[in-house]
Amino acid sequence: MTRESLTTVKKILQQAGYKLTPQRELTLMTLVERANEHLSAEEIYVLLKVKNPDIGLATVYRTLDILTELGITYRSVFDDGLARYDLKISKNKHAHHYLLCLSCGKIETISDDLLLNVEDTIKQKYHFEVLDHRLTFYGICEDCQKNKVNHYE
Amino acid sequence: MTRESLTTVKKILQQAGYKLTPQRELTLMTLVERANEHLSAEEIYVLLKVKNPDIGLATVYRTLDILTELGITYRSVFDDGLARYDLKISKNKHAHHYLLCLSCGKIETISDDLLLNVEDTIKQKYHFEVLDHRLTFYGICEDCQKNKVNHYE
DNA sequence: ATACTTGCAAATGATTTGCACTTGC
DNA sequence: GCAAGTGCAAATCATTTGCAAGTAT
Repeated sequence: MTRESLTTVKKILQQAGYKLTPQRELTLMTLVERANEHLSAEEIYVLLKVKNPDIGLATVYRTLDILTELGITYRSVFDDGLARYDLKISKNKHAHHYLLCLSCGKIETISDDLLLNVEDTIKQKYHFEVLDHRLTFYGICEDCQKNKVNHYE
Repeated sequence: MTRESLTTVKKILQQAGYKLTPQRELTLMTLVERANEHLSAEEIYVLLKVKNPDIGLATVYRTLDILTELGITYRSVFDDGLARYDLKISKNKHAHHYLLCLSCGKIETISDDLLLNVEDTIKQKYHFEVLDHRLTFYGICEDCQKNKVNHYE
């Protein structure tokens, strides 16, 4: 998702019958600025609050619901039970691979599509039609290995 | 996890300094009976309630926390935000692969370890030390494909 | 003009916690 | 006997919803 495609996304919203309110524009802009940061609704709310103190948390939830429904964002629930939202990157439909560091908590996205062979196996062996996937690796990131500041063990 | 290993698990509990209460025994037995059903705390609570009406939901949560801390169960949060618990299958440490049907909601576990090559790639390319992983495929299961009862589309 | 949106506050649902009572070791 | 464990009710935290007032088209 590039800055240029913001206009496209706005059109998608309007064509689906949604109004283009300042709150929705601001949310989209913030998501573009903070791409790949896996922000929670609360975190997005705080960022929006800085730019427009009158925004409400419920509106943020409602906007993120719409964006997810329209396929503009992805919603992922990690093991802390919090939903996190990311812009869908149109060029790379299956980029839902995460490296979650058990020491510092950082969540990194990797864009390689590593599972094409695996999806074929699933289809053949289980006759399951794969539409999407989510893959998370739990471990220790490079920084924490170097720093030996491992809060996990 | 087999029925025989129940005794082993009880020993692990006790060696960790936890008392072997009827509530904890009953929870373990139920988890063995219902292996691979991805039960939520609430669902487990209902099952236990049948056998012992005096059990409390908070105790179920506390027991599941302990079991997860000791590595006896796994805790997975799917996109509905509910935590679900499964016995760890010692013979197959990396069996966290799920097929989640978007039509009927069924969650199937597959035991193949499909990601050994992928984990090697992660280590080499990102210098990330992989300790565990979770992989979920979203799609349409065989039954729903046959029945054409697809509530998703 | 009016149907869609908003912010707020109250409701919900899963999970956690405080506490007085009970029990395994 | 006593620290650890329990059930219950109240508290918490993320998310949702009802509603009167506001706004994009």
